[in-house]
Amino acid sequence: MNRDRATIQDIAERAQVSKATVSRVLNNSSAVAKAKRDAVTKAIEDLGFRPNMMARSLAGGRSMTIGVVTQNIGSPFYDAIAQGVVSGLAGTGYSPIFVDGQWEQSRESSVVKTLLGRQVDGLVLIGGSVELSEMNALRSKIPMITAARWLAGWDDQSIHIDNVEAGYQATKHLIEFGHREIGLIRGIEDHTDAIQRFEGYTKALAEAGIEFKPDLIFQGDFSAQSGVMAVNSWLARSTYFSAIFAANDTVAYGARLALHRHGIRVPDDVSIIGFDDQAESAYVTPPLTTMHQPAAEMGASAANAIVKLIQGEKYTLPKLPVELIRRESVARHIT
Amino acid sequence: MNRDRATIQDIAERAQVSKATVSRVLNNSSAVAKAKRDAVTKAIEDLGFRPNMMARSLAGGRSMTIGVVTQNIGSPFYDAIAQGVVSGLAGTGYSPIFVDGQWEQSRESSVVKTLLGRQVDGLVLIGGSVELSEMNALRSKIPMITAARWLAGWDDQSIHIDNVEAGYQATKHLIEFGHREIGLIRGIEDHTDAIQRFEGYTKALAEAGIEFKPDLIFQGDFSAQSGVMAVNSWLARSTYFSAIFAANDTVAYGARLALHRHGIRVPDDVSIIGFDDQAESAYVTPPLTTMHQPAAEMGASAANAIVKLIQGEKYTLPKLPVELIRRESVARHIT
DNA sequence: AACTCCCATGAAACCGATTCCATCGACTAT
DNA sequence: ATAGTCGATGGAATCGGTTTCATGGGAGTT
Repeated sequence: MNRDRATIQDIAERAQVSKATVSRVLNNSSAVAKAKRDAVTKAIEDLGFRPNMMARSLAGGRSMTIGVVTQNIGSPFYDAIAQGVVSGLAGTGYSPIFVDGQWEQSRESSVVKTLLGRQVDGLVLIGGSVELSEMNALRSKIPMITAARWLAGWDDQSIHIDNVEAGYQATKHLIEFGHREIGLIRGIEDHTDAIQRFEGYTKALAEAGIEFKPDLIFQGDFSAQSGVMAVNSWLARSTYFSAIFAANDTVAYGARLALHRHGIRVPDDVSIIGFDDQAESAYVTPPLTTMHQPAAEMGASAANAIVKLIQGEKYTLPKLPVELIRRESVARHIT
Repeated sequence: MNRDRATIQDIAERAQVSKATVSRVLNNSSAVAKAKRDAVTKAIEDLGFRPNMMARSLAGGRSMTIGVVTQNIGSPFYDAIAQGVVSGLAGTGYSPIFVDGQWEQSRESSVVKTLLGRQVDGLVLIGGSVELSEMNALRSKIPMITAARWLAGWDDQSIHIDNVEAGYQATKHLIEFGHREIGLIRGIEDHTDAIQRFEGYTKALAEAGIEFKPDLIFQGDFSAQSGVMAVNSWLARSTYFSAIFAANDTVAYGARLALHRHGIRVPDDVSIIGFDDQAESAYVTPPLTTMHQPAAEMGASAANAIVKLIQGEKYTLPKLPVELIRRESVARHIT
């Protein structure tokens, strides 16, 4: 079907040089006389030659691919990071190959193995739940960078925001607007991000001298549905709250809808703050106040870092800021 | 760094057989005596051997990868299809490698070339704007399937919904609810989907004996912002409308927000119907009535088809239905 | 003019698999 | 008993590149 492609041998013959020389001009790996170089270039042009990546990888020991493990293609936040990786890799010669961990740890380990079999030169893990010990074992075998996940001892190979600080800021914003009964809808139970944001929440409360009330904590799972369940649960138990800090924007949408169902207005009666600043948040009603995560930048930085890491060059992982985006879902609490 | 992996040679030695035999048990390509087969299996187990994909591809002429070209990782509808492809490919032995066309035709052609250099065994194009002539040329070189794009003469390699019918149904739904002045926010100007949905719109209008008013057509670009611009534009020119048919859900969000800004209620004053049924649509306020596209199924079918196509087997592309999802953004028009 | 030294170049080995082909032994048919 | 088959097996070629190594010639030095 596609058995018509020119090989390096064809180029060599046409340009009257050896395969070795063709390889040299291809990789610019050693000096080649201008006349020959031009001849080779022309032959490549004429025959529309493009090197076979497989052969190249096999011989060179490099595959020029980066394995990118994401949790779920279609998850807004992780997608944004993935897109950052794509654009960060553009022009580097490396191509990403994406695999989907489907939020399952076992699946994630297995796709990583697949990737290794494909001889990827490096790995970028977005989020993920592979255990630290496994990660550490992996680290010695292949260059890797994790994004949006905090791991002990991985400071120079992990790019992430300060979730404690972000949780603190979000909560503080609500407090500054006069709220004292702030419902928190948590993310997946043992998810580091969720734990750290919760920590920021309690810290802000403590700092403001507000009593921590366990009733105001709802254990969710990052889904919109968990947002509606949270609100319904509080309402059913008559737990009073004037504001909600949602695990992410999707959860906030769910909460907002549940409030709407009960005739509770946002932000007049209850304020909501989300997390992630996903694209839709600027267009929902009311536009959602949220903590913006620089997802695309994270992805791009991860891409940049993995390439440098592979090439053994120095790199620095930028300290990425999370920013409070004030829109219209948070209002001053009327006492 | 990872120069410790076992090769087929190591297995052969350990199992006291030849490389050829190892390859045979690996691929189950020809009978091998049970004793030897067991010895090989054990050796593979012991050494944790996993075949080098690159070498395999080079020798076998197959790379076991499918190139997937998407328009933009992070676009809800295309992502859903991509995810369908991922799950459809799971367990087939083929892995997807995604590239991003960034909505640019030139970029798209170039990434396809990259993919070809990587010896992908097949191509799945999601959406896209590569010209028909180029597509036809490509078709003879490599197995390919397109998803969510209609192309003349591609009936057996293209999986898509009937956009004319979908546009017709959406409009008809509005008409049945008593609406006669229906604003249409179009997608990208020369996008086939947009053109066909528009055709469905005019068809429904004609059938109901409603006059077509050019003023009610707004040329958008599938973005939320184009939704707000449409509404603002109609309002500024005092164009009367009681319902809106948005190019997709994202556009609908924008339109809904713009209406909100003007104090116009949805669906009490104006009804809105979207397209795609993206995940958030069930949770916005009010939940959005929309045309559901079976995106994941499209992706899975495309995956299934490309594998069969590569293996030269028969396959059928299912006729996928688009379904009206009645939620709460459409109400009866009060005259 | 003689002698290094270096640089451009091609031949050949190699990367890790698959696969063609020849061989060998056992089994069946005559 | 002998020729003919057939299944299991190993040797070697092959896929399309990269890289090592040896070599020949030209420039530079004295």
